[in-house]
Amino acid sequence: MLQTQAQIVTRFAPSPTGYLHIGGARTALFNWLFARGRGGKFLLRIEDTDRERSTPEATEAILKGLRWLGLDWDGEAVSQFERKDRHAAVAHDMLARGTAYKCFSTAEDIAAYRAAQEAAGASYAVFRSPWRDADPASFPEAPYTIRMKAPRVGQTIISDTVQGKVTINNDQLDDMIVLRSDHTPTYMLAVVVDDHDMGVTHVIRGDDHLNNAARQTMVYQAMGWDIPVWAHIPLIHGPDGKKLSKRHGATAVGDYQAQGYPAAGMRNYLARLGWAHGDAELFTTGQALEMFGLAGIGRSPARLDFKKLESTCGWHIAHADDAALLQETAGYLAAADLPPLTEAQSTLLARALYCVKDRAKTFPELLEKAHFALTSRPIVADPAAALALDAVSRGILMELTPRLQNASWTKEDLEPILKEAAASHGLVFGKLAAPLRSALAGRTATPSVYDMMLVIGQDETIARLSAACD
RNA sequence: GGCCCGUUCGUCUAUCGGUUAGGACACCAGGUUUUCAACCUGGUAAGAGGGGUUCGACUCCCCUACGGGCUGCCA
Repeated sequence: MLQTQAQIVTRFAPSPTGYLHIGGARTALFNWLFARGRGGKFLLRIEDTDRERSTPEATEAILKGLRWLGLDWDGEAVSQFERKDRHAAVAHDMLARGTAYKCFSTAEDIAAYRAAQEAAGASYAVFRSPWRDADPASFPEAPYTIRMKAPRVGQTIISDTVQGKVTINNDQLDDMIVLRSDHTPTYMLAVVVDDHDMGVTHVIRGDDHLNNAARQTMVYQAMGWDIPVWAHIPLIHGPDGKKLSKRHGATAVGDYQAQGYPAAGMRNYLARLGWAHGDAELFTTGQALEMFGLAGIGRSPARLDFKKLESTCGWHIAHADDAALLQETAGYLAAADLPPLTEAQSTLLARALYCVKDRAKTFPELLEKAHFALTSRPIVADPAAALALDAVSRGILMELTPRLQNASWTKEDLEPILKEAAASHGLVFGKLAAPLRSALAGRTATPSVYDMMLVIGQDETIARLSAACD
């Protein structure tokens, strides 16, 4: 096997300030697909340098979301905060190289600077630190930040796989702070150092970072490090085209699990949001791994469409392996904080799957369709179903019941018995099916009566029919 | 305000200068059917607007409009 190409390394780097939202999940999926599909590594880094907003609960929620989606990462999740000494060392290295400088300006100084600029007519001004070229002899005994000594003329060009060549004029960029006055690193520094140290070759992330890529490029250059391949993907918007927020309802991946969407369906749907491979719409994760590539990523933001998500999920439930479906149903119930199925119910559900799995788009729907199998006597008919159980129907059911005693309980055997029962009363089969449905399930919408009888079995069928005739 | 990015059916998208602009979801109609689904067949529906370049633009360039992002000692 020829291995001339260096191994691909991608990463997902969420900040633990909340749950894993759907946009982050897609970013993680793209990184995962790209790395896993090419024998590369997919790493996870928690960007927890903001101590005020980062919480262990959020980290746990993110890991949980990724696990549910089946996006496994290589090695341990890296805590960015724990690497702060390394980041600080790099900041000082930059100082030594002359690509960074100590800045003694305070937050008040900066605010005053901006106010003065605005008063002078500028609508907005990037801060120009007076300490950039100051004589070290003039340095006060005071806290300082370390700022990047960014070039003020010329341009920085980002070669982005998705966005193409993006040129930013350097006068747009300020001397960003890389080390805060409390000696903790900022994101701009930490992200570059970590990506470099972790050997990340491809940075696939939201295009809200596109401008940041220019500033980060300067850090790479200042340190003489190789710049990774950039791939800035468009954000996901809500159904109304606005930036995704809580206002749009479910934005946390945990919500989707609790609502009963299968993980495979989520992966499929999310993969198609902003990425396409010809007309491929429905595919397994294995197929996605083979097809996925950066070239298929689009440049415009996508909106969430729950109908399509449902449709996609329906296909995945219908095509899922029964054992996996059973297991994921249990996972759904736990996530939704619902009581688990009893062992008997699980067995019945397993037997019912063949006639309900291609009718359900979500797990609650699957359970609803399998209600006839999961419920137990007494069967209480809902109002609409009760109408079908009139005196005449009950009479027919009563005649029918003894004949079922000797049936061999296959569809082939049952069919003539039911057909004949209907015919002997001059009824089309449909007229008999309605009361049967009512007696067996208590509902008007169910799987076929034959399927229900086969699933619940001979004894239970006869018991339900008898009960309905009392 | 400045800078950056984007704009094909309602939605997700295909198209990499020459197509009756294709597919999927949704929707509508029909079929199948013991109900509900599922399924099958068909249909409605799109290049934001304006200028160029070109024999020929959805595709390349410019302007406008609209949407989004960045502009923090947040990430």
